[in-house]
Amino acid sequence: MKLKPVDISKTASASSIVFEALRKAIVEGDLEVGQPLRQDDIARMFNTSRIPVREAISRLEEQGLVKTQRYRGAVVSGLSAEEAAEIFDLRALIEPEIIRRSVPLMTAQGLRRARGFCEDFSNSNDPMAWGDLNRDFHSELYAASGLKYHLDVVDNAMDRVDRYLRAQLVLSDGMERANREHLGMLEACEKRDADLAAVRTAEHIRGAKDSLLEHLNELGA
Amino acid sequence: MKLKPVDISKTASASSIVFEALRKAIVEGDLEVGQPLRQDDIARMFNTSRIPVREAISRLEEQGLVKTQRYRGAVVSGLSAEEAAEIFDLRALIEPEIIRRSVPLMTAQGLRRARGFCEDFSNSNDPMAWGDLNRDFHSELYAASGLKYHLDVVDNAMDRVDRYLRAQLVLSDGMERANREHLGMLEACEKRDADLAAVRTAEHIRGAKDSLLEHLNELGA
DNA sequence: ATATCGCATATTGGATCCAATGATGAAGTG
DNA sequence: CACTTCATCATTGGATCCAATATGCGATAT
Repeated sequence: MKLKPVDISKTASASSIVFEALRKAIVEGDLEVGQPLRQDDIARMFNTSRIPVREAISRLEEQGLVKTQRYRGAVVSGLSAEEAAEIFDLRALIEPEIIRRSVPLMTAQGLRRARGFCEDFSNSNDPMAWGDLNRDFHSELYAASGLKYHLDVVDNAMDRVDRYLRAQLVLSDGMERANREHLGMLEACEKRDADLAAVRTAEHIRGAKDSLLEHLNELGA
Repeated sequence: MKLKPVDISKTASASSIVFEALRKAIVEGDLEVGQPLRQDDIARMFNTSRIPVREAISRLEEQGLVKTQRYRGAVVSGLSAEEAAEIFDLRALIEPEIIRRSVPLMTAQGLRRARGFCEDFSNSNDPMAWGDLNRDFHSELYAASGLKYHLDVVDNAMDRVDRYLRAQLVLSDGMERANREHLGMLEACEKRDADLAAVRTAEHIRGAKDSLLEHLNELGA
């Protein structure tokens, strides 16, 4: 008898499913900033009651993705230019350090996967996929560090600016430059030059920040 | 007619009250690591139903303060030595940058308040108060930066290691050295030397980390 | 004696119901 | 016509109830 072992205790609860779905929708910009989240509507969409929905919303609020006012409900929270800039600053502080500590631990497989994401990224013509591949690439490079807490913090930071990042990739030469900078980061990692990888990561993030801030007015945030 | 304006929309809901109470109890170590959180018991303690309790627990999990398993409930989560070390590393990365950007914006009042916390800290003989005053001092120095997102991240990091920090302050010369280093940080701020303040903050945090790790075995984590 | 099965109990996840509050709009008043 | 008032409705927060799962103990078979 051969059965693939599945940890049933980790099967998702209704509230987790709702949480993940809402998180994804907010992060990717499918839900507009300021849009109210009606518990009843969401509950109907997922064929469940409002209880799991409320739990999901309270978790989203804890992550800063929505803002709720008592008896008035939750709305998708956006970012001012200053707040977005601050989050990029934090990323520019943390991510270089993560990659510095990651480089010595990277495996050949990991580097291959990263290169794969990088190539997919540059070959893809689907703007919707860019955001995902961009994150996959970054995550792959950081994963070897084993710095779980750092990665959590970065994940939340990425979540908050993700929708703006996507918009920025589409604008002007965002995509082209991101790809060039990714190759630079990857090259440094392959050369096992941790400091260079860190420097290039910092430049990459600061570049994205500057480019985003230039366009944030046009994006109307 | 003079009435102090109170924003009623911000009055706490039951779930917020439970959340804050549990958070405080966990952070300060009143609830032991691994201890299960029974929804019924907590609901009775707060004279409420399990609904707000469940919301509070799900928020605590989102903050990483508890771990839940489906149908098995939540337990207070602890840290391995490696995890604690990682969190201190992150603090040592972020907090110096915060204080560097805070120093030019600090007001005389802010510096006075910081000095007040520092003095209270050194004068207090109550180990239970040390943890609070330590945090008050750090928060005061960071507040002027206006870096809300950075402060959120640091707050969560502090929450996670708070109980270990408190234990470490009590041990050996932890308290004495913390006080000496606080004075050094404060002095740098008063001299408006942002770089020096940053360096001293980094040293302070790394020192706390090293001291903590030395004793973590004795603390049995 | 030990291991396994099965039932009773404890506990959590979710559904439904009720209460409290905010929004909306129509009617009345100056 | 603008402004207030008040009733109605929509929506959220919380309580109670039910279902699903885990845990613990005792009976039973080997």
